[in-house]
Amino acid sequence: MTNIRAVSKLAGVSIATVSRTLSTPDVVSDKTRKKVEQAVKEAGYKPNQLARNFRASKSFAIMVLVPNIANPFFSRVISGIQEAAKEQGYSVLLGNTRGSIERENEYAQMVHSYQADGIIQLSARYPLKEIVPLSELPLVNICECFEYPPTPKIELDNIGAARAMTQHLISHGHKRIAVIKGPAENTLTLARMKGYQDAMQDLGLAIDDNLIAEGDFTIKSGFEAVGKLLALKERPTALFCFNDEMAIGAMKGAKSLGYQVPADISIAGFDDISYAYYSDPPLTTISQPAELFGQRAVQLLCDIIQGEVCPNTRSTLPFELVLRDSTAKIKPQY
Amino acid sequence: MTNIRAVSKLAGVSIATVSRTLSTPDVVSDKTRKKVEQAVKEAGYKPNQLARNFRASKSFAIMVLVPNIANPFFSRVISGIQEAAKEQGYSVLLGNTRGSIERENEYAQMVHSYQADGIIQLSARYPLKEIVPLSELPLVNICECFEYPPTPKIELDNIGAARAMTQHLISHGHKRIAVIKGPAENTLTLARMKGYQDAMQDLGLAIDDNLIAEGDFTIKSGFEAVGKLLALKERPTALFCFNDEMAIGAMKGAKSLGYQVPADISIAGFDDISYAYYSDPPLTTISQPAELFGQRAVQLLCDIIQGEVCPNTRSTLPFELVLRDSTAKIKPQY
DNA sequence: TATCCCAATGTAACCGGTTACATTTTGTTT
DNA sequence: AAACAAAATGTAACCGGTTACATTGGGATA
Repeated sequence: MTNIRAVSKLAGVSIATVSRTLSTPDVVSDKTRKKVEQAVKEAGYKPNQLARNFRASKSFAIMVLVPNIANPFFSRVISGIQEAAKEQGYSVLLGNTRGSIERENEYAQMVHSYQADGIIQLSARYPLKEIVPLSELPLVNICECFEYPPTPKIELDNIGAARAMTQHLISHGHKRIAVIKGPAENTLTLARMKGYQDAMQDLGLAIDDNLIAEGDFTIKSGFEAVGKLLALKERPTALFCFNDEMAIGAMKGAKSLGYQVPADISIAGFDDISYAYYSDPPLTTISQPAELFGQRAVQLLCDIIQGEVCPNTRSTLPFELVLRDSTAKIKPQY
Repeated sequence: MTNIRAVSKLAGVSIATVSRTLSTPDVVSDKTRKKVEQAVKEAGYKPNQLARNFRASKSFAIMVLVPNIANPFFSRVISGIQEAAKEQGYSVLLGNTRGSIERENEYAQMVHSYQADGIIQLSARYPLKEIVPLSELPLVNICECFEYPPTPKIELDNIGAARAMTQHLISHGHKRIAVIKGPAENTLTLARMKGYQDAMQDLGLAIDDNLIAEGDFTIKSGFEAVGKLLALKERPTALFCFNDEMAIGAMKGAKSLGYQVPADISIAGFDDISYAYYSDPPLTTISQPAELFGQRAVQLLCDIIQGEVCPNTRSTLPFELVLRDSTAKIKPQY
């Protein structure tokens, strides 16, 4: 095992000089630098990052808490996180929590044992049992955010996006617009419901509670929910699902019940996952800048780790309404 | 910052005793153990893992090299890895390589700077420029495997699976069975082609090179390839795609050209991703034990890290043929 | 040539644990 | 009570870097 002492011996200098050559080469004379570099090469020396990190009391790692990496939207966010982290010299530790509070807590604790320098939480829950100050738990909350305790967060304009989608459907003549939302208390559900309600009320349309179904963001729940909605006496002519998975499930459900999309019912999603474009018909949806979420989160987290005070920063990223073939003008009633 | 010395002072014992209480409690007397535990609680002491790891020259982290985390099959594998790693006291470092040799190399180097104890490679490429012995680069190669240098690997029975799928199609009367394979030199492509060819030859069917199209495992490539196949004078009656994404793309392509699935053409995939069940029609495919891949890989890697000699182990995991509605008996020709 | 200054380099403490070895305490046997 | 073994605990070195501070060396200036 070649360590810094071996290199220093080989180069005929002190270990301090070797260290300086590697971390602050400009304070070393040209002659010495060359000697050291030669010795480093000769010895095949790679600094022990474990020792460096230990000395610096930093792990240079970011813990990413994600409910489910299999979710295609989350994987894009993580991809963005990794890319940005690499640029900043950080590595990415995976914390696939599968929604478990215990797992979240365990992974978050790793900051306290110096295994991670900070956390990016993709879920609307503070991941520790006790609330500790930001300086003790550098944390950035993105995508799906909690309000208390106040924490730097990056969100989509969910209200605006849901309003835009609802307006799109209304503009195509739809009045009975159903919704498959997420779990009732979910923050995404609440924001998107508000956008839906705002749009409906703005345009003087009544909100029929029978048209609001609850899903859990899985394909299956969309499949099941659409069945109930289409069994209503007064059927909806449009359906806004709060994510693409549920929309894909709903589309399949509607088709299997003999309805045509969009002729009989328009269906819209949210997220613009890659399957949205390839569904049959291609899904109208809201596109989110997933990779950008990751990049911004890393930037913000690095600031916090460096001790910059940005408590309770909240930024909002823009959405894009992606119109495809799963939504259309309402069928004229004869 | 409470360290072990603070705790030892509080408990009125030496730091060695504190250390022993935490790592080998059985060699400490009951009375002392209680004193120390009390002090630990009182001080809110959490051992500094950075220091432990440094002392042990181990990071207790596994680097996972994956070409693309957004791939739903890979995310299931990673999920399995994480679960097993957690049990063994390892954390998971993400190495999303996006197919770049440089990135693979960079991430793999982290083993040499002690930032990871070993690597799980999900891609068929040795990730370092120079070949080093297993003891210097504990590596397990899974799912998509390379032959040289010899390395412990865990694979699916790709040949058998492709043979089974081909036999399934043949048994339904298909003779002109097209394939959308992956990139030509890809090891999965080669193995699955072999299974396809074996089955065809076993049953005395000719292999028409015109029916072999090349894709790159993306939805888009499946969409494009199916167009060419259906433009042939002698059209295939069945199509075996080497993954589900391409099958989903092909299905969309076939439908958009006016063909019905499976009435006009049977389409099969490989992997059984969650969208396979919800495609229209549901996709016949091969199911792989993705999480099991991850678990086995972690187990094997831990053995290697612990210095157990298992060079060139090769294990094969079983597949399952999942029959759904995208494949059917050949349409009788009038 | 003596003096001073600054750049270059060296020495050694330090980070927070683990553990080999030394020492003390406890318990057992005669 | 003495002698001894075994168990419990303490002391201090060590892991491999970084960095404060000390020292050296060379050039500029008087």
